[in-house]
Amino acid sequence: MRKRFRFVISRTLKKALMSNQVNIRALAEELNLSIGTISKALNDSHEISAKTKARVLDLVSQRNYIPNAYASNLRKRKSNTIAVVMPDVADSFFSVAIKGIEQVAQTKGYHVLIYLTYESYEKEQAILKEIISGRVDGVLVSVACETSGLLHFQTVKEKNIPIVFFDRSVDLDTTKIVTNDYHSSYAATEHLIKKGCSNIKYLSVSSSIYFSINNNRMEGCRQALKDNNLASGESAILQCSNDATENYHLLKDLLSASERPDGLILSVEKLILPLYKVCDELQLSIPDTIKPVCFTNLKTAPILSPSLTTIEQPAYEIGETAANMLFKALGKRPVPLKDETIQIPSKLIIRNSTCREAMAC
Amino acid sequence: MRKRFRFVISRTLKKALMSNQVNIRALAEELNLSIGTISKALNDSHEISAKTKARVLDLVSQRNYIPNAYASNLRKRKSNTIAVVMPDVADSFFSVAIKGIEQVAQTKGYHVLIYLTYESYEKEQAILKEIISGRVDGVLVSVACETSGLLHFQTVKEKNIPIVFFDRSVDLDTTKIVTNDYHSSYAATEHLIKKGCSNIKYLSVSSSIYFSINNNRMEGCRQALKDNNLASGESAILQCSNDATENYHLLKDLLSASERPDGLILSVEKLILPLYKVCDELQLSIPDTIKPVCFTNLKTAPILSPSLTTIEQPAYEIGETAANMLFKALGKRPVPLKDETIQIPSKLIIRNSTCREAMAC
DNA sequence: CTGTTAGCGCATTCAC
DNA sequence: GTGAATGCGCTAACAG
Repeated sequence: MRKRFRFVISRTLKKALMSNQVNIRALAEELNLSIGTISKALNDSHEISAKTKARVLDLVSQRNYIPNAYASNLRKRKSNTIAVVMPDVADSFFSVAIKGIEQVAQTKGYHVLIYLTYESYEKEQAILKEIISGRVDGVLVSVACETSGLLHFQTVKEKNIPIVFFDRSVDLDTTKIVTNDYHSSYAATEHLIKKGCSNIKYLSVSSSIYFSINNNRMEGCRQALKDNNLASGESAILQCSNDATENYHLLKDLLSASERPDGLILSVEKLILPLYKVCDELQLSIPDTIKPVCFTNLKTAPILSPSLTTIEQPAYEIGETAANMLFKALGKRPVPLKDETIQIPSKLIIRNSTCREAMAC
Repeated sequence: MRKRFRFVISRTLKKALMSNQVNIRALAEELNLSIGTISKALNDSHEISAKTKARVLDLVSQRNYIPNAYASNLRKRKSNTIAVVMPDVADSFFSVAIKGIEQVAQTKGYHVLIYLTYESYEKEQAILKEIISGRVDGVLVSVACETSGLLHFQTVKEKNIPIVFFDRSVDLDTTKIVTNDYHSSYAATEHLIKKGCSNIKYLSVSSSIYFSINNNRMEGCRQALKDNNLASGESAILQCSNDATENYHLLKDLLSASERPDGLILSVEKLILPLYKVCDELQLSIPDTIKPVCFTNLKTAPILSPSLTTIEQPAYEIGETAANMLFKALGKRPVPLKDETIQIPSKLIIRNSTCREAMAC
């Protein structure tokens, strides 16, 4: 007769059984096989006979058995989980980006933990600290506005947890996925020039993390102006703030002036609302009198104005690419993350129609 | 001299050390304390002296040590993680809802796994199967459109994993968090009547999961019409489709007819675009000729039209409440989830301004 | 107050 | 082809 002393029911096991938790041990007992055999059968090891595998899989589906992820992760030193750390999600860009990430993760059999920093440096630090608990195999980060250091990222790297930045990054030696802000801004400016604009203004915003992004966009605009022999100095830049009301006044002054611009590059989408308000009040027609181009991902932009030209960031592709790069670094032949910046092109969407286009909302 | 045989360095440990992983054992060795003592110190047990705790915490912060989450989860049979299963996230409602969820989870010290079903029944089943791997302590679900069964949810319940539905639910004995569609639709209809509308139409959509939601909205509208002695039969309903172009034609017919409606209840936000297109083409003024009220969470709705009255679902509150209910069921004194449906009121936002309101975008 | 012991559920190495 | 033994890193019950 078979030895059965291993199967003396302990208190904890009893508790487990009561809470309906099937474990590998219960299966082994029921099939009169050893735990090791079940494990191998489940992992489709070649050293288990087809017959035994079938028996095991049968019971597994009968009992709705799923191996305990934590036990397995602990043993294998791999969690099949990644973390996504981002400032927010109630925002078109990030919600689409996470969709791209989730999609890739799903096909690769990975789980996605989501953490929001709400633009706070402290929260970001706290989150990254949690991350080195072995909970995840890798991290995707879009840096918070308030972040002013990179030690917390460094620590993660030192623990050998691959980290990839998307959209907003810091100066860490790893892979970053961004948009080609310079080029799209250049293209947008040229588009305005071709449309006949001769007095183009770039509406800038300032914020530490947006520094390089805004800078690239600004430089693209400037270079295009320069290449076309238009004023490209400080006069071509209007520094906006983070406050909508303040921006409203800035724009009102700008558009009430005698030398009113005829073309605008809006560096962020929050400038749309004040602009439209001012244009309404001053009875300025868009796009007849003022032609704006806006960096935005608002799905409703075309409704807003059937002629608002936009530069749409490839949010989905950025998420997708970031995830793919990370998974390369997590493969069974891990490819170390190079210190490179991958640019995904934005789309300049020119809208001239005078009637609203029918499109899924 | 202290016994040290327990600290013979094994191959795996060596590997661990090489990959920069500090574990509780290394700390114990370094401080000449037992593993148990370290563990207790870390968990701030009252049976450890302040001095020892300080020594431990010192070394911990020096080494950047974070306890391995999986080992801890395995032992404690608790993961401090919840899963959120939803159809999509690149959508205003769900992205705001997840924000509410994440916010609550963060304050309670929980981690959030996110899974998207893309409205697919199979994906939803596969995801819920993964969920019973012990990976999470509880689940929040918003059901996919294509879902036509509830066995996969039942299985989760049977494994004693609490499950709370938000927004879209199925007939399972558990807590559901929804909006008061009936009442807000009733209120919206009454609003239109007060504004002088006498020919109100409800623009309906059909889809299995939306059945009850759409039904509630429709009934609310009908009852309001009835209570005000207006036609509330089939003639008050226009059945729309999922196709934007088709809806465009339906609306064009509707608004070209001699008995043109003067008030509309749009049951979903994707009807806005065709409506605006048709109104543009037919030169019908909103809100002078046609007064629409739309169920939507588009942040850009007020830009779209400064006079579009909307019914905004309390996405954040729904997420927040769902998470709170779940965490109650996960507390140390678990409160079993009652079979109840909690309604969070929508907001009817009436916009009459003729100029665009300045607001943060 | 601190140490020892015994697992959590699973995967893997080595016997047989 | 299968089984026994060991341990992943940590917690908890008990002993001293």
